[in-house]
Amino acid sequence: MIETPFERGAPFAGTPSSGESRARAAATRERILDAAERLFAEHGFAGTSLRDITAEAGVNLAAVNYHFGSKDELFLAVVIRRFEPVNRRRLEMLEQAERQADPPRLEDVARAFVQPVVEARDEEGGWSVLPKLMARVVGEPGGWAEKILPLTFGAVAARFLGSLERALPGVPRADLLWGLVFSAGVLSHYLLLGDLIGRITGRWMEEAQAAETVERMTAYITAGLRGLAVSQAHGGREKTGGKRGKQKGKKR
Amino acid sequence: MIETPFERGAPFAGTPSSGESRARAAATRERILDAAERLFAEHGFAGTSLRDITAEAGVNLAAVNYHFGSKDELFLAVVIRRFEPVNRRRLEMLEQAERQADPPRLEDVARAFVQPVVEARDEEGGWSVLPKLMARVVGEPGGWAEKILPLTFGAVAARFLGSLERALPGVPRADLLWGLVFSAGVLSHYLLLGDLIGRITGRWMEEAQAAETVERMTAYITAGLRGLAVSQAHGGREKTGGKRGKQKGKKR
DNA sequence: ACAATTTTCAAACGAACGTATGATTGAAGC
DNA sequence: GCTTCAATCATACGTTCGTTTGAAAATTGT
Repeated sequence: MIETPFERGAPFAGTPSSGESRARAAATRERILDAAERLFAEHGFAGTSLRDITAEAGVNLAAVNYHFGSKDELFLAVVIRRFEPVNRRRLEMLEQAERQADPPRLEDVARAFVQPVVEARDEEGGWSVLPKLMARVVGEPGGWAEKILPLTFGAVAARFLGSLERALPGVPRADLLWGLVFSAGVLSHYLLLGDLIGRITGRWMEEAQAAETVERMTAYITAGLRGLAVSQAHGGREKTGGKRGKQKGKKR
Repeated sequence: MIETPFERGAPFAGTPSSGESRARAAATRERILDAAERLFAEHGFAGTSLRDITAEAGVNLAAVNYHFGSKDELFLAVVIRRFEPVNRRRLEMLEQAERQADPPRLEDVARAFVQPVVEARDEEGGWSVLPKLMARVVGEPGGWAEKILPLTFGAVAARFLGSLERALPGVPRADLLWGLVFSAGVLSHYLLLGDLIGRITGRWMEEAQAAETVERMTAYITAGLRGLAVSQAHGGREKTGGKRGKQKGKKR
């Protein structure tokens, strides 16, 4: 049996069919993953302890090591479990945008990027903590972004870049990459600060407002990408192969 | 003598003039603040221990409690010490933009927002970790954003909103606030991911590229704000006073 | 020179951490 | 029914954490 890098106890094709024991194990794993997702979204990786997670999941502390191997592998499992469907939905919307127009309309590309995250739901249909978790991953210290983003976003980024190239012909790919990073920044900041800003402005996240928010971000991102494209057409070309500046501080 | 909330040992007006002892204490505080800034920027609040900081500063572990009171107060001191001059520079550039045109040009407002952060330097004139620290603060779990942003950014935000109102007349203030949040997101993501993306695209941060980056972000933000303004002029008005959706997970 | 104060130091405390382990319980296989 | 295996449990380990404390050193004030 081949073990995935993060679900050690999980049975696979070729093992005996599931019985009560395996159903129980699967239920334990789900509870751990659900609790970990909520707590990692709220408190980050270092701010969440395994005791917090297992207390909220109602399972034994050692269950994390039994099923996932380590805290690191649990975190990775949480992220991959939940990012994958959102990114799949992103690609579906992108493909729909590409079928509807050639090249695709920039606002449709932007909406494909934004909407599946803003409208992510948990399994009961309620608001998910997933957007906050996704937003937080980028800021996690300790090299998590470098490990997770290529894994969970690399292929998606490549597809979006392809669409942007067709929607904004002549713009260098590096600029489009920056445009995608800026767009991700718009989304992330909204997800991290949406609650705080919502309380300040007296507006709360509701389903109706989710749609408005998607449109608001889509408008900003679409115009921003066009503005970037125009400015790069008028401005000087970028230099290549520069040396990196010195960085201080040690890696943990 | 009135103690500030974070520098307990610091002498103030009315105390005896500085002597060697106080110069030594001031040097100790600076070393702690410098080391803490680098480590908090790289590893975040929870991922940085006091032992890390005091080892890098070359001081005794207890010095943190003696001079700052606690780890929380040290973090707050680091943030306020370094954000304030950057925000002051932002306001200077904003005032210059307002003097040059009435209403101010949107790209000048955007540049005033972005440039002081991107071009922040440490005291030796080298690249600062300050941008990364500023970017990271928003993502810090544990209520840091709610505590820090009003303190370090509230007045600055109000001034920028005022300029945006004049540069984009007729746009509701709440939309301008979202626009500012999106703009901050563009900046933050660049600061957090700039190294990673730079390595991917083969371009590194150099001074020449800092200026290009400022222009690139300025172009994106300027166009994005206009796009947002236009879309709100065409789209439906926002509802007010909606109920907040349910949120899961407990506060730590 | 001495007392008082400030600053720094080494060490310790209680709490919490992630990981590991042997024991126990429950389920599967014969 | 018994053996084997999987899953869960209580407990413990070594390490690390932030904070505190009494002692020592340095500085200031008289």
